[in-house]
Amino acid sequence: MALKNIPDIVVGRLPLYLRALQRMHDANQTVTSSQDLAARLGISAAQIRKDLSQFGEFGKQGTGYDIEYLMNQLSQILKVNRVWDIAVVGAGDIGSAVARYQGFTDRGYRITMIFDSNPNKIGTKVGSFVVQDAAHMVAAIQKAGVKVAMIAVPAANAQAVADELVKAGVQAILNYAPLSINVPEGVRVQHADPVTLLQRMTYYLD
Amino acid sequence: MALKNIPDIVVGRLPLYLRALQRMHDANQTVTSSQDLAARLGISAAQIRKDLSQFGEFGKQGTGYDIEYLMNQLSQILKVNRVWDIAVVGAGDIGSAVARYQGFTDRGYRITMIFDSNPNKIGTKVGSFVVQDAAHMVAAIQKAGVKVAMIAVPAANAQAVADELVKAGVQAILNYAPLSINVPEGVRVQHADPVTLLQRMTYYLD
DNA sequence: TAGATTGTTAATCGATTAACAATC
DNA sequence: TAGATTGTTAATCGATTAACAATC
Repeated sequence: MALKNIPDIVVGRLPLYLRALQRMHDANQTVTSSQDLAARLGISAAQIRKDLSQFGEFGKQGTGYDIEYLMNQLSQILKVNRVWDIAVVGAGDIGSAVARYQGFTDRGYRITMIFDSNPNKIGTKVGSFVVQDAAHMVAAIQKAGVKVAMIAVPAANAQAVADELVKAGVQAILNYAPLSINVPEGVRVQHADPVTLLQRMTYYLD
Repeated sequence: MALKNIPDIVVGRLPLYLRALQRMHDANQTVTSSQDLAARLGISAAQIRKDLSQFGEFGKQGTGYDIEYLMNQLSQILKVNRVWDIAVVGAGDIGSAVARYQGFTDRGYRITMIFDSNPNKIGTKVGSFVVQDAAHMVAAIQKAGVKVAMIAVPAANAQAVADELVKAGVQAILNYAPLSINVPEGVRVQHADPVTLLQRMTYYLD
């Protein structure tokens, strides 16, 4: 499916398109246009058309895009027409919240395990999961073949956890810890530290 | 302080520099260089120097940057040499987690209020806060002069909440709801939906 | 058909990188 | 001094936009 070399910045916009289409679908809308999407997303219509055209011809001149069809195509492209299992590391406030979060359903993901190294937390329940001992993490992830993980441990431990996840075969890491983690070529990382997003905004305030 | 028109993409990297400096400072490192930062961040040394040079001359040829000094400068530029109060809307899993999160301390932010519209939640405690009735939100935010807020409500209510926050005078919104919200010119929004970050990674997996 | 909107091209705009003189 | 690293310039690279023929 991934034909040409698509710029990562384009890949990063596809989830926004898919999300907007899902909202339109929720509202029983059946067709949309690049202009309609543009108005909702604050992205130019030309850019949306250009981005989509990298992957195929999904629209019809004069009428635009069929929402269900485009959702299906984008889901396929983003590989979320299946369900990816996720391992969560860290059963603190953030780890517990994502483990209980209902928002992954129908968007391609499902939490299946949560780990912590604190003996007081191991064995307790978080949502519907029993917190497992981080000492068994690598083996458990390997055995289950999990490829996606979230790091929600303190900054001081995050790089060590990332190293273990890589060793266990994880290929995509969402990192909530407040530092940049380094991983080998071929492993993907996205940073989700809320403070960097806040700082990016307060720059503009007085 | 904001002299020239700095590209937003540059502004967005400053928090990453500040965060890396804080980690180095934690490790008792006192000086760094653009190369040292580059290796940790996966950003080129030339770009780091160029970004910083937009705001002043912070380094010394031959030796690099004094970490404490550069931290102070970046804190000032990002306006986090003060503490911004934050209102959280939504006392579900995500809202409760951020309200309890300890990671804002010393990075320029402090949660001061949390709202929900569910009568079963109003009056209960989340961390050290009592959940307030969302019906009084606009008045409470106005009275306190809060300028920064986080949205952690279901998608269906997020735009209405954003409209209220804007009415209350909020100028920066961190949005955890899974949709793009629209705000007037002059109000900043950052999106923190974890699923869009995950989808951006699974595209590359097989 | 007439109106609307796509997919795509070429032009513009902006961001990144390489290189190096200045200098600590 | 010699070595290292900055700040900055010019060149390169890449992304966005405007425009329009094609066509539903």
